[in-house]
Amino acid sequence: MPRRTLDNPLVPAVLGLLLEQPSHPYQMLAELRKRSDNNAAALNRGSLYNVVAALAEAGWVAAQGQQRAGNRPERTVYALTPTGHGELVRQLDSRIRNPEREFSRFLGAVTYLGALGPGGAAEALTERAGRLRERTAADEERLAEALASGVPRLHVIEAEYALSLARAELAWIDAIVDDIRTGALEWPAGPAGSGAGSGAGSSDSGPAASAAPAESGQPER
Amino acid sequence: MPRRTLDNPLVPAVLGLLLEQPSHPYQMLAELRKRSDNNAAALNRGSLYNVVAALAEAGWVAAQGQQRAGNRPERTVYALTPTGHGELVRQLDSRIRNPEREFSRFLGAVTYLGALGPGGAAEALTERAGRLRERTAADEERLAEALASGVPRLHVIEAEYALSLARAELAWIDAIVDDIRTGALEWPAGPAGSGAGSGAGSSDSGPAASAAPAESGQPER
DNA sequence: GCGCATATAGTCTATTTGGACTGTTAGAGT
DNA sequence: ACTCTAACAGTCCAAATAGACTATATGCGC
Repeated sequence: MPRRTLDNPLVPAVLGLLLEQPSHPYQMLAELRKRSDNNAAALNRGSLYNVVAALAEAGWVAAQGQQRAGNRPERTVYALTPTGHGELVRQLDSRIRNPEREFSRFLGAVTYLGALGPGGAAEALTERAGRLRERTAADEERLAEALASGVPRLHVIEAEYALSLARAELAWIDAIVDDIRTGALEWPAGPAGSGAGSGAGSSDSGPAASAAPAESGQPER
Repeated sequence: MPRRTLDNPLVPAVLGLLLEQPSHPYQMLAELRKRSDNNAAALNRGSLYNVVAALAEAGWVAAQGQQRAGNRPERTVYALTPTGHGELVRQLDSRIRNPEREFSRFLGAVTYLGALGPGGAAEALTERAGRLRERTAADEERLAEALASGVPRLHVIEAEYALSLARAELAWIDAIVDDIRTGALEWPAGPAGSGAGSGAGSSDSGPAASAAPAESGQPER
């Protein structure tokens, strides 16, 4: 029994999909998964059903009744209500108007970049740049293909946006790596800003500091 | 009784703080709040205590015993263990190396920009740009002041990074607004890519479509 | 024609989160 | 000296999430 999850990254995505055509949750999931890769929000079954239920409770979407095809488990098909359409517009508008501070794992990590030491930091950043460059190139290609095949540009602007940011990140990383290598970015030793080297971690050392920096392949999870 | 929240935006932040000096949760909270404004992660009491407990259970941090100053409620002071230091390095390294797709509310909204109609979209984007520009200018100033007052650049790179991205976003928004105004960005009518105007929302209309786009001041929450 | 892998659809529950609630104490105002 | 407020420090619980689990139905290989 959900209550009101009406502020949630999935909400605009669900409403947006229903704007195109009525659908049942499982189908939305599949559709969103397919479009994903930069699209919105981490996707999860439980969450989706939850959100849809909340949306239905709030009257933003309405069940159009059960269907059963072939004879799979019953699927409840939902459609956008006028209220829902209004709310979608309201939410989109609001989310666009107010820039919110967004936090990324990368931003969180960069904050403590110092702990890696100049060598370790440069190395890790360089690897990120490499991977990012590959991914970005692939995304660019996909975008170009989509446009070439007649998809209207409006329907892929989110990809354009993501690409812009990715390029900016790349440029930034390259610049920082350069500054580390040339010494333009100084590396104050030890923990805080205080010069006193109170503890752990020999003042800097070459590449990786103490503990081996993981298998550096997969994410840590 | 927490289990293992060891992958969590707060984790690097907490470990990073303890790298500077031992501290108790409430203090970390205050410190993180102060540094916030672009720093890492949404901050919340419950979550923080939870994370610290998990960290302690895992042996990444260790309680240094109770203290009571003046005579406030007891505060348990935690310090980073060698294991914790190693894990911090490992996590930072991993988060930097692997670029992950990050989802922002803005990205999610832009995906369905079409629903606002060209007028509504241009207007909303313009307002965002304005606010973003203000905020960015303020951030730039703060950054400059910090550097001028002797804070080592390494300790404010996350601000540099955030600024780079903000500037890129601004440039993108400006370009898109332009393309909308000049008509370079075409606006296919109706729901999906299908030309058929099946339903709600008169094909475009001026500024805001149906329902009034909120009090457009505060976030919707 | 029979079993097995996979796709379909959904439910259920253990972690996590956010934020309300509790209680203390130092300091400001009167 | 006495009350009142704001800062301090934490606990606790309802709401939300992620993802494991259930169950049927195709369709493929053998």
